[in-house]
Amino acid sequence: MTQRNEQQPGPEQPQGESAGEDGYPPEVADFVERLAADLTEAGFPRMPARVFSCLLASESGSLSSAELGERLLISPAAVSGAVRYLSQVHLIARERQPGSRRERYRVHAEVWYEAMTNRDAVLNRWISTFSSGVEAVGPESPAGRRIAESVEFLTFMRNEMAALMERWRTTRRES
Amino acid sequence: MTQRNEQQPGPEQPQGESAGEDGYPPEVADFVERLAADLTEAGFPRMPARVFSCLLASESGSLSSAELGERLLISPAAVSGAVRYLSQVHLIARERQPGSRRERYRVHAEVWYEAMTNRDAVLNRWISTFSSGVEAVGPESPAGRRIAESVEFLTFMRNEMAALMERWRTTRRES
DNA sequence: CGCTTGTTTCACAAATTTGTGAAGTCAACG
DNA sequence: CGTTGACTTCACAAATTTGTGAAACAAGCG
Repeated sequence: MTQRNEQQPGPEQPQGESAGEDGYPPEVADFVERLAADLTEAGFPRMPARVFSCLLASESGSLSSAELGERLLISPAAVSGAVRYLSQVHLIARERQPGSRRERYRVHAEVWYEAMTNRDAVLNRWISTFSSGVEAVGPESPAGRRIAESVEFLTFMRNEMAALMERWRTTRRES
Repeated sequence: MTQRNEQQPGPEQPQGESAGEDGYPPEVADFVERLAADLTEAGFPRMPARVFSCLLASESGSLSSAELGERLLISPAAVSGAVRYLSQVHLIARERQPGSRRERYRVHAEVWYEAMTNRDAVLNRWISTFSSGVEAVGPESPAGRRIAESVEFLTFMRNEMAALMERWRTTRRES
């Protein structure tokens, strides 16, 4: 049987999306699923990964809940859960068009910058945990020195990453 | 200062093994669990996270399967699964002492360097996936440009991280 | 050689996670 | 104001993951 994706032939045309977007060709779907698989393997929850990938591969970078459900063949509830997760970790923004009930979800223009900023919060938490560990085992013990080195490494990383992201940003801007 | 190592002390049999095993005070157990929780939250499987944390907090940086089970109150099977995972991702090394059946699991001396090297492999995979995505959506489309930028970012990161790790290593060595 | 002990494997039970249908909520439109 | 349609929440079913006991396996030791 033909594996064409179900295009809901509703009376309302999905507007807001550029004209070429109406299709969702299999190659794109393949890419979306492959990327989602990579992300999932890295510890990302499945549905958020799929939704994120789908948004990234969309023309305008933003889709409505209905469009997402249509492309990914998932229920509105699944979309809802996924977008809630994604906006909590600041990977997407929700935007409401004034005269419409349709909410649109958009990948942040500087996704990577955002993602890295999130990591920064995690890093700080780890630094705190490791620091408490140094005290717990005693700073003068071998374990204490080992854990203290971890604190140093993480601090190093946090600082360098901040610098790195700044560098990326300016490089981007001038291109 | 007879801070006894995790070394098997002799023919004595550990009876009534509990969390309060000497050489493993509650503060340390707390740290281990807290760190494991942080790692788990970051997508790390639970048992590997606990085992890794426990090794990191141990005096010698290496423990036997029995010792791990004792400290973490888990079955040999759970230890086995966790250490297999950890050695697959190159976070620990297994070492066999010549005259003993006891295998010891050791956190790599340069854990962080190792961890980052792993990330490098993941990065490459992502770069490959994103690259295929550019073709899938068409390089000239907005989506194509968005995904191409991701490829650039990931490549940037891969290169910079390599440089960064080298810098960390030399900084370490000279201290 | 076989016993003894530490480790791995296997099958299964428990717990957690995932995704769905259906009811509920809210706001734009007639 | 009531209707309508888009999104959310809730309770539950399915699927996956986790960890265990028990049996199998291997290697030192008597």
